[in-house]
Amino acid sequence: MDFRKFPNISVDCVVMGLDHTGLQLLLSKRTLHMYDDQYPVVDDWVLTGDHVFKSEKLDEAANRIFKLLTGLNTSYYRQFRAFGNPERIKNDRDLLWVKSLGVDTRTISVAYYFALPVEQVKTLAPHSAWYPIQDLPELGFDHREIIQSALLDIQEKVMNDPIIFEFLPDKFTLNELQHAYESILGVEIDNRNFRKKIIAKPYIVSINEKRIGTAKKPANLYMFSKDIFIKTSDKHQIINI
Amino acid sequence: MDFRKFPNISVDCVVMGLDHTGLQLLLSKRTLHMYDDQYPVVDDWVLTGDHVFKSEKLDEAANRIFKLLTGLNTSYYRQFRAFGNPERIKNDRDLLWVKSLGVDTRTISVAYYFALPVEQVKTLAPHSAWYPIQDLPELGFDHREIIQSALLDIQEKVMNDPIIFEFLPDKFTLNELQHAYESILGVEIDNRNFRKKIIAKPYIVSINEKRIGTAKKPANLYMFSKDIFIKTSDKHQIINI
DNA sequence: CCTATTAAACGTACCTTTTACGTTATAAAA
DNA sequence: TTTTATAACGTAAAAGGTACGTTTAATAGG
Repeated sequence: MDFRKFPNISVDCVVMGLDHTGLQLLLSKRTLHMYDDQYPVVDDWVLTGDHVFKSEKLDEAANRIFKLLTGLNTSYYRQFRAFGNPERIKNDRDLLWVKSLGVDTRTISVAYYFALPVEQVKTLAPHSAWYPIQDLPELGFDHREIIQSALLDIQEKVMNDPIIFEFLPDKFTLNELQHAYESILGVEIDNRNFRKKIIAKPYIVSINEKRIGTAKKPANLYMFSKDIFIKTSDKHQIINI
Repeated sequence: MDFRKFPNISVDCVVMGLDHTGLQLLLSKRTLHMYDDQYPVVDDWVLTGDHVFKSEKLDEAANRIFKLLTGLNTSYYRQFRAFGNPERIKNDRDLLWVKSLGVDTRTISVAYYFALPVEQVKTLAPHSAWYPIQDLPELGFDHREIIQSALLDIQEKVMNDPIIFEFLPDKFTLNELQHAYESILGVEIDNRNFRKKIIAKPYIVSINEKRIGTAKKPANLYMFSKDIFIKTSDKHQIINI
């Protein structure tokens, strides 16, 4: 294993988590002191990333970063874009930061996103925190653009593939599923029609349990069966324009 | 402008063309002679690609390659994946080839595809040729995997976005549109239902012209109006699972 | 000139899904 | 026991998809 890093190839991870308040992103605090300990020259937030080892795959680099950040080995993930414009790293803070790391100022970053329920992350890495996607802090590099691109990509995936379940625990209520769609797609859905549509799917399996601990009528729990989904998806009706 | 190239960052272009026989790919012949002029040590086909200039954007590199290949300045294109496994370049032919170019054996390749009608390419670059996607020649590197990945991505795009029209001339018949869908998605479509569905779209505009020079009844020509599409697409019906 | 041929174009009945709502059930809290 | 809010069920109309049969119009060949 060659642990030297490429100075010009990095991986950035957009870790997307869902909880009852909506879609959250897991960000890392970036702080750099030069002159004194009180006023850092760099003090903002970034997507968690790292340069790629000489002997690891891109996917492996992404999962290594994800594990350092969340302590988790597995989650749904997808490489969605590479960012490599020459002026990606141009403002003073970013240049100072890059020089302090000893890597190149022209770096190609391969971007991944990860999708999971926020509650699944038990041990957060130091200097990292969840932020609601509608209320992000000051971000370094072109990371706001990368986040926007990740959001568009996962929205498209959520609309056409059974990816929404990656954001939910194994057992979920119909309303939790609806709120997941509403948070991620940014739409409102009629609850009665939504239930009807979802219950009709063979791969949404009702289990004999209720969501307890709520103030009102307990809701039935359901599970998503990937096996049944694969076996029953004809994917007719393929032209949706 | 800095014309030095990154030795470890390249761009590969999957140029997809459609004609009446189906989907075609534009490939480049790769030949390397070492010992004599008769038996080349490398003699196969590859996707057209190049290493990225130090001062150009990834998109610019892709379009530079596309222009060299086809003579065209514009076409629909999309960056769909980066390929960067350490063992991407491992067999003897690929290693010989890479060494002859003086670039690194571990290279991250950012892959783009382009979509256009075959007829639009008037001047083909030397040592390049169209190949039907079902009948590709021997390919170098991991280019068969890149092509497969490009095909899956564009199929998904064709199903959910008005991308099919990129493969057709401005004016097309309904049957040409149907055959485009059938070639790219690999499905059979009922002609009568297809016509009904397409004609009902406000952005498919009937023009008062016929496709002439055919042996049978001349077909009416239609155009796709991007303006009308954008203005009329509610994109309701967003959950397609 | 007439007929055969075939792509192009039109039509219809039926089924499924979506949409826009109104209504009922149930558990906990007041 | 009543109130309250979520959960769950229901219905009619509209829209869209499916599976076919039929008609039209141009050329080619006798």
